[in-house]
Amino acid sequence: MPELPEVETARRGLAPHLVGRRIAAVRVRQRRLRWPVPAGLGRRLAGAAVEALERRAKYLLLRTEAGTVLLHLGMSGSLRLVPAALPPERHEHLDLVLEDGRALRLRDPRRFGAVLWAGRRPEAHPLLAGLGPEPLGPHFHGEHLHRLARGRRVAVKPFLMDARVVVGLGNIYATEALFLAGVDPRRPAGKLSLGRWRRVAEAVRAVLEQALVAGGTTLRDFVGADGRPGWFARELAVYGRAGQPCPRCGTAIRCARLGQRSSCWCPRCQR
DNA sequence: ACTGGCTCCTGAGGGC
DNA sequence: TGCCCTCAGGAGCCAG
Repeated sequence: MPELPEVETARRGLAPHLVGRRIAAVRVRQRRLRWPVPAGLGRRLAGAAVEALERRAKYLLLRTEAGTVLLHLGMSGSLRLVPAALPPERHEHLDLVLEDGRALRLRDPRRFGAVLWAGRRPEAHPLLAGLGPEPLGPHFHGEHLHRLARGRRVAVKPFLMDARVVVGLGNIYATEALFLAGVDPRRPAGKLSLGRWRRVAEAVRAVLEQALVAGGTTLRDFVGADGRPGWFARELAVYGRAGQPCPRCGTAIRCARLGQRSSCWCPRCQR
C-alpha cells in the first residue's frame, strides 16, 4: 500500500530518470482505473519534455511542457522504468513511453489508482484544490490541528485521515502515530487539548520521517527493481496486532472498527 | 457544516 | 487440493 513515504520515495527514485526526457507516446491497455484514463492523453503528451516530478499528498505531478499529468497509486499501484519493448505483465495498465527507449510502466492490480490530465494549473484541479497541509511541511503543527478540531465530534483517527485536515495519512500511519502520541484513536477530535495535539503532530512527523528513511534505503532503484513499502522495514507497534502485547507495556492490543476502518491501540498507553 | 456509509477492485487468508 | 466467502484498503462522493 503506497502511503506518503512510498510515494515520495517513488518520486525521488524516478525524477532523475524522467526530468529532461521527452515522452514519445502513451500506451493504455486498461483505461478503467478509479476514473477513466483520459482519451486524449497520448495526443497531448507526444513530444513533450518532462520538466519535473512533484508530489502533493499522495498524488504525483508529472509536469511537462504540454501540461501536468496527475498520478495516484491507489492502494496497489506501483511505477517502474522498463525497456519499452518489454512485454507487459498482468495488471500493467499503462506505459508512458520515453524517446530514450524506456517506459514508465504503471501496475495496479486493484485499479484504485488514477492517471488524469491536470492541464497548466494543476493546483487548481478539483482533486488538489481543497487539500490540507503536507504533514512534513511548515504548516502542519499542533495549533493547526487544534483549530480545525474545535467542535468536531468525529474520532481522532478518522479526523487525522481527512485530507482536508492533513494529507497523506493512511490507516497504518495514523494508527501508529496515535500510539506514539499516546492518544486513544476513539477520542473525539474536539476534546483534545492543544498540548496533546502538539504531541500528535510531532508523532505524525516522526512516523512518516522514519518510514521515509526506511523507504529511501529499500526503494533506492526504480529501474527494474521491485519496491517494498517503507513501513515494511519498520516494526509496527499496534497496527494489525490484535491481542498481541503492547511493545511498551505488554498489555494486549485492542482492535475495533472506527469509521469503516480497523483501528488498533493499546488500552493502557493510549488515553 | 458534519457525519457516516458506500463504492470501485483484486488478492490474501480462513474455513471446510 | 480446491473452492468459496470475507475482508482489506484510499479517498471521493453522497445522503441525511
